[in-house]
Amino acid sequence: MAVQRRNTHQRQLVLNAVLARNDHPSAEDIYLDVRNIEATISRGTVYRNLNLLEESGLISSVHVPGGNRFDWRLDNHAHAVCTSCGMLVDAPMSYSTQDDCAAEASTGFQIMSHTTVYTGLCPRCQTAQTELDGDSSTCSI
Amino acid sequence: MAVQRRNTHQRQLVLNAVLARNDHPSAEDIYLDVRNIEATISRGTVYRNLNLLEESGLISSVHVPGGNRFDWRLDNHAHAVCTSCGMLVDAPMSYSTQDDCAAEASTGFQIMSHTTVYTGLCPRCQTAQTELDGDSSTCSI
DNA sequence: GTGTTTGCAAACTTTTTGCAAACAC
DNA sequence: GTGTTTGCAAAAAGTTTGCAAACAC
Repeated sequence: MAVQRRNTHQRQLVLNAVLARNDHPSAEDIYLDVRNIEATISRGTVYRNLNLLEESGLISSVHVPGGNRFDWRLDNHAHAVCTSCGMLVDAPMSYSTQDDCAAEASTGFQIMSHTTVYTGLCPRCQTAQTELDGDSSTCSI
Repeated sequence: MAVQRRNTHQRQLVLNAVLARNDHPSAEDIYLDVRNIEATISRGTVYRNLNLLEESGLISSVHVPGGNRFDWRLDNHAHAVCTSCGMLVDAPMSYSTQDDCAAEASTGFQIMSHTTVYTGLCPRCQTAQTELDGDSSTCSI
């Protein structure tokens, strides 16, 4: 039997904070946001609620270097992360559940889903980098 | 100018330890392996060398929940990770650099590569799980 | 009233770093 | 000899957890 979940003020604030952001915030980001509304909330509560909300399927998360990042989107979609500043954006690439089945067949794992993370430089860090190194794009247009 | 790299005994041992394993070891795994040969090596040295070897393009790594895992394979390939025990295996799925260019076009990032991680239960944990819950595969055959 | 949740603090895991001594070149 | 690398220890970053008080139902 599933554990009974209660609607606490803090839980609602954490959920609202995730829903209010489009930039894939970290747990710390959410903690800081919620603390502006409820000054006495603790990091522990934020972490616990982020995990519970994800288990409940109300939010999702992406694991990238630097920590877990949260997302109000529930559909499977890819992300791009900047190696320089950590900026994380949605990458509108197609998601195929057939890939999951193919991976299931080839690995013997029972695959639930997959996540694709594109790694590179965000526009701002590209500019900063280009001024030092020159352009090094790998994709011709 | 690039930094001059020296061939130290410890660096060679760390590289050899990665090359010797097929199970995508963690930094701690490598530390323990190398310590069997060079008892006085420190974790700091292992971490530093794993990072340097990756920068040098001699090894690669996969970032998964639980930490960084290392791989002697240098070609881009997908992985499957077990949510229960953390087992990490290669997933022989096709890798398309065209996806990188598509993501570059849609995000504005300068994409270097992408990593795909399939998430699910490894065969062993499936068996353990099925005994409790019954089969819950999502892929029909 | 019962059982979940909170805030706090401590602990934990993984990784990085400052420093003086040791080493590679 | 010069500059990199090492071992050590401390610290950092991110996250989890034990506990008693507070709260939701």
